[in-house]
Amino acid sequence: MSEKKEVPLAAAFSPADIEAPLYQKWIDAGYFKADASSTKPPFTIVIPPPNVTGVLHIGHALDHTLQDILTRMKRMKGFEALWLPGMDHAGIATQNVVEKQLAAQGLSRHDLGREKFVEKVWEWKAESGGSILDQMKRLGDSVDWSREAFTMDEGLSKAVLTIFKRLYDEGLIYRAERIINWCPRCLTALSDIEVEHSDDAGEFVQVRYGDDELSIVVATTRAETMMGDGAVAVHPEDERYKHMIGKKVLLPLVNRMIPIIADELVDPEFGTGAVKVTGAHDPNDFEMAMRHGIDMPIIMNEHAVMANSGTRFDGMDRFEARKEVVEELRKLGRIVAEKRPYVHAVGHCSRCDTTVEPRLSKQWFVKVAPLAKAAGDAVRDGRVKIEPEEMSPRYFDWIDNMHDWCISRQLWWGHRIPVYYGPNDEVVVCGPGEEPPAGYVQDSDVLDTWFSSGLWPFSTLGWPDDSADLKKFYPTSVLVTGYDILFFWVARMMMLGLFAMDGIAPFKTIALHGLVRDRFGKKMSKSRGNTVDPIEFMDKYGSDALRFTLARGANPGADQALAEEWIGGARNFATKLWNASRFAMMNGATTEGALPAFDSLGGIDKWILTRLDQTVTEVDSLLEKFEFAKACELIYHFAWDDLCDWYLELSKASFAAGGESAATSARVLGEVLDQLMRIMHPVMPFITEELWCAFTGKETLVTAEWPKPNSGNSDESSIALVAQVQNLVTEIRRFRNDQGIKTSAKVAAKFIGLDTAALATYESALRQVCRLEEMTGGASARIEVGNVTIEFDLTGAVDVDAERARLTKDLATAEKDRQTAKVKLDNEGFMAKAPMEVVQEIRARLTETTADIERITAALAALPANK
RNA sequence: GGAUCGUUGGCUCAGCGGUAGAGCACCACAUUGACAUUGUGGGGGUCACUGGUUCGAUCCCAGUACGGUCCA
Repeated sequence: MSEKKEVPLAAAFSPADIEAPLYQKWIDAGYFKADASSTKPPFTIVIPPPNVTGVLHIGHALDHTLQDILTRMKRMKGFEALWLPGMDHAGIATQNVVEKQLAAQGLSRHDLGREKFVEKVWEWKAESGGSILDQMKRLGDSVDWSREAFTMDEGLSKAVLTIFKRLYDEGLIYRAERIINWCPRCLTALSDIEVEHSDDAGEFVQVRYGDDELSIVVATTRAETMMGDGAVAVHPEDERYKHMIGKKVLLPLVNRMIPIIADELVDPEFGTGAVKVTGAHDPNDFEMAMRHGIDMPIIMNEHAVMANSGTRFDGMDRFEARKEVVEELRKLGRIVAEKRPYVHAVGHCSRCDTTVEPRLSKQWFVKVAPLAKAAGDAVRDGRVKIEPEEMSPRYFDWIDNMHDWCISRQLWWGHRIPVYYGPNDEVVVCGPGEEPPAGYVQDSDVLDTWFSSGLWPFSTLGWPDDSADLKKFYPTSVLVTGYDILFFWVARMMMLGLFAMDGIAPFKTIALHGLVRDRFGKKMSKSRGNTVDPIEFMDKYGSDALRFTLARGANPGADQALAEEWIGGARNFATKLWNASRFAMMNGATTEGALPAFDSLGGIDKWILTRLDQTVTEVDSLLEKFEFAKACELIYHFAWDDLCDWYLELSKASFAAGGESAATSARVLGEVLDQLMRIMHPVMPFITEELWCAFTGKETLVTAEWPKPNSGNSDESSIALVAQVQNLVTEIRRFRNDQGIKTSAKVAAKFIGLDTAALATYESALRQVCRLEEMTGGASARIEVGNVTIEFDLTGAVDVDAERARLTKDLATAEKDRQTAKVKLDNEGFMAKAPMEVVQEIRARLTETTADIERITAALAALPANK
């Protein structure tokens, strides 16, 4: 018997005890710091910057886990790996938070004034911003903290000024009076994507415009805006209205005469086929009004309160005014029809959910056409790949039809627009370090947050300076993010990156993942009450368990469901690894010394090394393809099934025997464990580091070498051999189970035919695993598995009924299988057209099942006919 | 309304032209010195429907139904 060794691992795995110290160790050692002067090839990921106001939610946990897997793998593969962390200043969100605090003291930002308010926001950031950064440490993110960036940092602000000026100088930024999305609560313009559409219950009324002379019925969901009408529009080919085109009609309530115009935009099928044209308060109407030179009176103020309409409705909120206007029209007998509720899509502010008000105002825009064209082409001609590819139509669909981008925001927190106005409306744009002429006044607006985050992949690397980081790490290797911000962020980085970096796209690959949903696949939301807290999960099950669960669910571009028990399952997996490692170490598993020559090894050792090589090879290739779920699945089954359930069990006899065979097993087991820990490390960094260091005595797995695929230690025949052993074991266990023999009970048994099956060497392993001892007496039962017969001496009576049931079931299976094979072979078409290999396979199946049936039938007949 | 994805065991998802897989859940048995956060054995699916292509379809094609997502 070999000696059991002392093991420096706690008897039970406790993630909480190891994780924080390990992260500290990694930071202290500087493993995550990237070196721009290194000669290694670069691998770069920039983190999608979380909002400075944010806390780590489950979506971040997924996003970060995937990025960390790639970064850690590449680091082990010998790349100069840089994962760059940072945060976004999140204009509206952050301003809202601070304004709320002020409101609690009865103050508004105007009480403080711009400068003081911005100071206050910085204070808030210093005190309570960025709590997500500490949470990232819990998760194990191997980011380079020395390069942490913030979109409002000096360097990044310089990038913003630089790009603004360049775009302006090339005519790609302009100022214009347009209809924009306006949030009456945030009091700022919003870009298209900051507006979320949802089906709301509104109303749909048909109103008779005109007098006795000429009248027309218009349909609208927004009666309150009628005081701002400049015309009524109909389709030019609409026979009902053709004769009215060009005439004027009376606008009720304000008693103004407005023209009836013809425009293709009007859908004759919709409503009455006649619509009111309110240029200042509707984007479609704005287009028509522009085309026809129609007046666009503005009849609401920035709070969406009626103003300057010259009616009694002035001073009313828009929704109140809607009711009042309709009521008034009803009194006047002008309501022809009404539908209530009328469900239609209404835009809401993505920040505060207030109903967005289209508003005519002067704003700054980016002319996107040339930028979007370049961004589309980069993907079209393959310079940038979108993974999974199925997602690219969405990208094209959007970027090829993009509207000009409204970038001015009426906020105080953000990059102030670097435009200065002279006394006679002269316009000067100042780049970094430039001063406007005396007396010029800066535009009071700030830039859309996405304007600065669009520069993220290069502004964080030092652009516009020609920095060492920029040279080494740009373009970034892969962008990992949820498909939900493909438009918000990814498209903007593509546009600005290609523009700023002379046509070099900011990343080579865009790897998209999905959203985390609840256990039933439903979207998580506060209102549904089905949100989860990743921190709580890490507390309960450990970070590795959370990471493994998320990675295991991550199929490219697809959403994933998540339930707490599944994280528990991943924790169990970690525990399994812990215990397996303890067992291995007790038995002297080692990485010391050369691995014995592969050809000199026994079948089981060859088998586990072959399986290891297959697993390493496939996991490597899957991770390179962003197939995280599949890679994790392979790791899980190799570790649990192949290694723990079979190799360790089959090796116990060898360890027990001691001597040379134990030494060989110990070395092979050491090799398998070593390599397994390496391929698992990117997914479960904490436990693998803890186990591997304890086991090898080395310093760290973080920078250890990634296993080589296709090691050459591979023998296909060992797979078939162990499959035979497994089949034998399973059948014996099944027999024992059916006979009601306790797992722990030793049974006397004799193998017949192991020689011919070339399994004689494994008899002791088989006996160990199946708990069989030498049989001295006569046999009372027997089973046949392939060419091998096992005889048992059951001390008690054999349960003949159970045995008959088992055989009957086997017979039924064999007969069914034989039948399907026979049907195929009797089919002339099949015989004539199916490929040779397939026909042979089916023939073999027929032969096999026929033999099985004979054998089982004989066994059944041999059973004593009791009762 | 347009686009797009999906519909596989109780739940969540893989598979995608040659006898249906996983995790969890379920049933039975078991505390054998790595592990009850466990082990062993087991049950459970006409792969939404209807047509078509094929020797053969869960897989390819067309249509239908239902569901999701994005855009309007």
